[in-house]
Amino acid sequence: MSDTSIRTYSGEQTSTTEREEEQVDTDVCPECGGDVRHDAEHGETVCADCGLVVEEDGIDRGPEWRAFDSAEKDKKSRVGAPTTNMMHDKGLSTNIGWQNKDAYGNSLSSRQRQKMQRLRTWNERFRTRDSKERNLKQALGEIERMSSALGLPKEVRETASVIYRRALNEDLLPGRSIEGVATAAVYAAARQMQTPRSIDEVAVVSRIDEMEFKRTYRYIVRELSLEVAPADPASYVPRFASELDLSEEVERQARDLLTTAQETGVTSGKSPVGLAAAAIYAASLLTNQKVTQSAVSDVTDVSEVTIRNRYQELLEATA
DNA sequence: ATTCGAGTTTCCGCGGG
DNA sequence: CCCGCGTAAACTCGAAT
Repeated sequence: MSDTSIRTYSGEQTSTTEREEEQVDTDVCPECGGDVRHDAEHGETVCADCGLVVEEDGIDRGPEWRAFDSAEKDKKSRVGAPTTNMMHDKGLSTNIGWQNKDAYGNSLSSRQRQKMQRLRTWNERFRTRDSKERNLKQALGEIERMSSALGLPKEVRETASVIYRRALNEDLLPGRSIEGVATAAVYAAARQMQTPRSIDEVAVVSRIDEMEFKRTYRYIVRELSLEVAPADPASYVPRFASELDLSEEVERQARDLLTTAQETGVTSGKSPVGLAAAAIYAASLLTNQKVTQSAVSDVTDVSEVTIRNRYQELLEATA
């Protein structure tokens, strides 16, 4: 195996030991072949593929010094996403001509032709990888923006990054907008992390329209066969309760209503958000801290009608 | 690819504080 | 008038020939 020659693309180190070290250092994830990426934009290390590896491997986010080193690097190399994109492009996108001629126009020997073929292959690999990198960078920015707008915890952002990364690796992006997939990733991640946001809430902070968002979300879930369980209505309760300035008691009451309702099976097939909204309303009545249906409707984005229908059912289930 | 069913929303109308 | 309530028609989404 003396294909040290293919390393000529970078023109630097050619010793075998250097190469091995580089293998480790370029952060190619053994699991999915994707590369691990340190995003220093917000001072945190987002390792998309390592997120997956964590499951089997425990913690493997890479040593501190590497994150730091990368942070330094990033800080230096960019001041905004566009600049980074430019730099990436400028630095790496090179094309190797298809003609098997050397600089003088002479034909190459067959051995050299083979070598050139290898070079083209590798060059192409790096080039496309780089385009994906740029794509990812922008997407991560979007994910970050939406997550913080929605007040989602850090784990959600990481999960969303993992999802996006997977979508990218499986070539799910062509024909779909980065925004759309990023939005879908955030939504899915929020649900997986038990801190769901309703479709409407996510749609508000997204730059794409709701219809495309839903379409993309379904597509992503199907293609990546993501396991995203139906949201637990109770997980909406605390947030809604606090937005309505309701007491702990109401919150607890709402939970009770939901659990008993779930036991009697009346909740199946109903939208979790609607149930949560109804539970809040019903609980507010039971505890004599009434809020109006329209108030609940406002903060939950559930129509008053649905609240009416559900809360009756909830009360029946308790009786 | 169209149609069907369940859930949900929109719209409107009614009565009571 | 606003709040709660009910209804019918329209819409959305996922499933099934």
